[in-house]
Amino acid sequence: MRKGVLEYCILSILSHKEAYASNILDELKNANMLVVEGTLYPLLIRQKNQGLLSYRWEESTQGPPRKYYVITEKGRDQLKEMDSAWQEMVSSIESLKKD
Amino acid sequence: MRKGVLEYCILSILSHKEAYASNILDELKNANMLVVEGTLYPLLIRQKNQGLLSYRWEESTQGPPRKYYVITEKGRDQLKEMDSAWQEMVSSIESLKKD
DNA sequence: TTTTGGTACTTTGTGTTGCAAGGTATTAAA
DNA sequence: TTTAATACCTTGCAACACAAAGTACCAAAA
Repeated sequence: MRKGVLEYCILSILSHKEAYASNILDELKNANMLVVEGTLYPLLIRQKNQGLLSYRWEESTQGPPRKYYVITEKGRDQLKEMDSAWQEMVSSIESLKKD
Repeated sequence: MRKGVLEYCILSILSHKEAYASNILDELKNANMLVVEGTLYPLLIRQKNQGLLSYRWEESTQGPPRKYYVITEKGRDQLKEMDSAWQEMVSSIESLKKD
């Protein structure tokens, strides 16, 4: 059911702050949108390849270095479009339920 | 973006009235959820195979007979679950946007 | 009677998405 | 030096949405 909404969630999360994969997984979990690693990593790579995200490496005191993802200007534009698309879809469903 | 929501839309539409493919396409179009035949027909067949829908043939004065789809009890149960799932997802997105 | 056009249903092939499962690499502690 | 924790990545699969093409029915026009 949530298919196609994950991209939107990732951009929303990263519009607030930079984060690495585990951060993002936690945020999604808190929002009741459970996702697994095997879903998230390819998705981040895809969005990076589309120019929506960039990243930087950061050392960690508790293990291997972390890849912090950062939303780009293009990503913010896309997010705005997705905000509209999402609102439209919510309205569409409402209108269907109303009949 | 709307991927995975179509099943929900179909069940919602058919919970109000029986309909054949063109009716459903029109309703989706009115709700701004444009879908094409190649998407709808396999979807209806899938839902019928899952026992969520049944259908009956009805003669038409204006062409070939029409396959009127009808939601089943199982379909109504599924619809209830999808109502909850949908509301949850809307809340999830809201909570993500709020931070 | 044959052809044409409109309506309706179906199938095939393609790209994308989400996931399970397994793999690689770094670090620190046992 | 082995183990455990953390972090990132890849592979193979099934489901989904779509474009495109195909099949079938019917009625009216040629």
